Amino acid sequence: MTEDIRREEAPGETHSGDNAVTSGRSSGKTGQIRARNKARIISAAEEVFAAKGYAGATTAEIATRAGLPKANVHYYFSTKESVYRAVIDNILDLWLEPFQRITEDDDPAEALSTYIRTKVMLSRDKPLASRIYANEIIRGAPILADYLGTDLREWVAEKSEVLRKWADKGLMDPVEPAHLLFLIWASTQHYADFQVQAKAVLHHRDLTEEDFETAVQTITRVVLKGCGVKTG
Amino acid sequence: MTEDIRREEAPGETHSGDNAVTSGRSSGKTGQIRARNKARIISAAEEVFAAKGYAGATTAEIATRAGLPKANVHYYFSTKESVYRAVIDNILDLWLEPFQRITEDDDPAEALSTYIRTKVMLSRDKPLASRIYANEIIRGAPILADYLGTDLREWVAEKSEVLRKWADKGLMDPVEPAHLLFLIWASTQHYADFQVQAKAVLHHRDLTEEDFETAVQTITRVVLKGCGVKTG
DNA sequence: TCAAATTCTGACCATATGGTCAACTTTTTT
DNA sequence: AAAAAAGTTGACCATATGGTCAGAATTTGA
Repeated sequence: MTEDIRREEAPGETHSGDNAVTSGRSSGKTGQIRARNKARIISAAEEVFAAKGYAGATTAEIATRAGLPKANVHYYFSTKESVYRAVIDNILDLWLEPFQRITEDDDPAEALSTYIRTKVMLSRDKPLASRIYANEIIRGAPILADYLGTDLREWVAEKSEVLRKWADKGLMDPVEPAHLLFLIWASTQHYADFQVQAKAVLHHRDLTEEDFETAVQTITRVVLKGCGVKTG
Repeated sequence: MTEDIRREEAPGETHSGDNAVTSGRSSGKTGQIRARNKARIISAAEEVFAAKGYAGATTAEIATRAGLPKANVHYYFSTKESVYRAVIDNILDLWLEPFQRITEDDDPAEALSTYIRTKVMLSRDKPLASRIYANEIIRGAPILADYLGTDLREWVAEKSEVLRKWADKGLMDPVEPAHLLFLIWASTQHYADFQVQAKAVLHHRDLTEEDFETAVQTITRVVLKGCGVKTG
């Protein structure tokens, strides 16, 4: 947005993005009302942002889902955007953590299999997070532009180096690392983002545990065999 | 939306969804104003819906992009939703056409390679269409539920049969057909939908012809080798 | 117990938005 | 040429929405 004239922050709210659920008066006992309500608001916001997108989500609906009056939501989060940023912050931690500790000394077959499985199960367990992320990227990443150009870019550079080293050792084919990661992200997140399409095509019912397991098996076998990954 | 009390339609507008650009008075000469304006509105709407999503798109912005007053947009399309449906109708034709004429008599290596290439180049040439479709699915496919449960479901059933026959003939591994199609759709559409992420990770510049070509090569090799596709 | 701090919230506000309408202009048809 | 049809559009309307505020209620700490 244009020139951002800062307005008075909601209690516990900072511009640094540190909208952690707990802050305010020190001590374990205090701040519990705040912590509980912020958690409820964020949880409700996740549902609404995932289902309606940023523009389609209303603070009234978020409040209703949180079981609070709208003015109370604004008491904790100064703007709709600050609620959204808090939601997005929670999501990013989920995104880089898998595959984070992978090194060239790991077995590629095991590392890639585990990564794919973890990503598919994240789609199963956290479909809302995936959809919110997808919505954010599709609309041009207005909030996440910095993150993409720094944290994510560095993360991909690091993991690309690991993939290259595996190829150098003859443990897998020299496939373009970044494009391989795109393929893994896209195919695994598909089960969250395009879930309504997958269920229509498969059997008109909610995806089952077996569906997700088949997804893991299919993606894993295509990627491992497709990349000529040697099993240890 | 709830009980849909039909309102008077805009000229040339029908409930059947047939909002083709040309209609009205017969003859080549008449209706040219209508055809031109509807095309401009649809083109402008594609840009706005792709960038902002359904809820974030405004009829005022669509009108501005089309170079027309807002009331004129409503002259041709009774509601924002009818503009959206016209846009979506255009997109669906793009979606099933590739791979449409594939049969078990085709060479799987060639058929799959061509399909993947066509899909990646659709992402390159029609990213807006892909993003609008993705937005629609992610928000639960309110407009496309019927299409998913009929046309798309049947299309996948047909192509799954072809993939099974190839496997029966030993031309490829017996991979779960629908899940393989999900993998191909997800990984190829990724270059349109998550384009801002891909460019941030790759080189902070618009994706180049080489990027798309690398995408084709990577996805094709992983899929063909990963599925044990025999080349003719 | 009481003061201070925090939380709560109904009412309100300014702006945005989808859509309508009447009157005018232009185009097409008779 | 004139009537009919189509196209145009500024002004307007009703509703939706993000956000504010003052006062009350509750909680916390001294």
